Amino acid sequence: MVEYHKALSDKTRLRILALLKVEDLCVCELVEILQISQPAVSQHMRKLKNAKLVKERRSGQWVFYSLDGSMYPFFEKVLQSLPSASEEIKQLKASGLKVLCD
Amino acid sequence: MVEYHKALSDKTRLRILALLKVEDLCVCELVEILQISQPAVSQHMRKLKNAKLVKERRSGQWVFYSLDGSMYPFFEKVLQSLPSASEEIKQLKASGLKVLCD
DNA sequence: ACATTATATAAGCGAATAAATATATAAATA
DNA sequence: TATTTATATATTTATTCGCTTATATAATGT
Repeated sequence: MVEYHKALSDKTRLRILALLKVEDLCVCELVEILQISQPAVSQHMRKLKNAKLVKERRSGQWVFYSLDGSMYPFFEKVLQSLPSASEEIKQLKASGLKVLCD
Repeated sequence: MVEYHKALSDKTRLRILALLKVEDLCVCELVEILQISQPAVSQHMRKLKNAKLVKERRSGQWVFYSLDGSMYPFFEKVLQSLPSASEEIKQLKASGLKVLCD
């Protein structure tokens, strides 16, 4: 319970979850959108993964992350209350940096 | 949203909320149950209050805290998933340290 | 007014956390 | 096999957090 809330008590991780609500993303796409270093993204994803809020799936050289959190009955409502990030995903696609292989 | 989750990402504060689910408590009662210093309890209560998860009410020399959190649609479910603390309250009463003035 | 009890705030210390830099692993491709 | 691209881990440093001790404020009672 503590680990779950720790995972969500960071601005960047809440933003990552809002982005994953739109669609699955790989690390390099998150680096592009969030404008932080790749190791920083990886460490955030590890925390979210340890808290069982995301799942990872490898596709070729990329690792895609998707929302999970099915074990927390309130997580769904938390996700709903996050602001929409569809605009940021749109900009990623417009910039031509969306990974297409998936 | 970050502040809300930070407030809940501590074992002691989750325990305090579980205790308040049973009934309103004042600081000195929490000190007795939790076996930590009075300033430590006050500091936890300030964080919970800043996150709008508890309300305070003065009654004579005591300050009683009660659950709030009405602005978070998921908080109710989080509370439900906390373990029952009624046994600890029962022990407090048995020890004669329950504040009765209220 | 003074002493007692309850609570809050401030300062300081050790532990946990976040982020950057450097390095390692893994897959794809020439 | 060597190189490039993507991701993970390790290390270091700076910040944050929780707790304690000390002090301040507030209410009660003598």
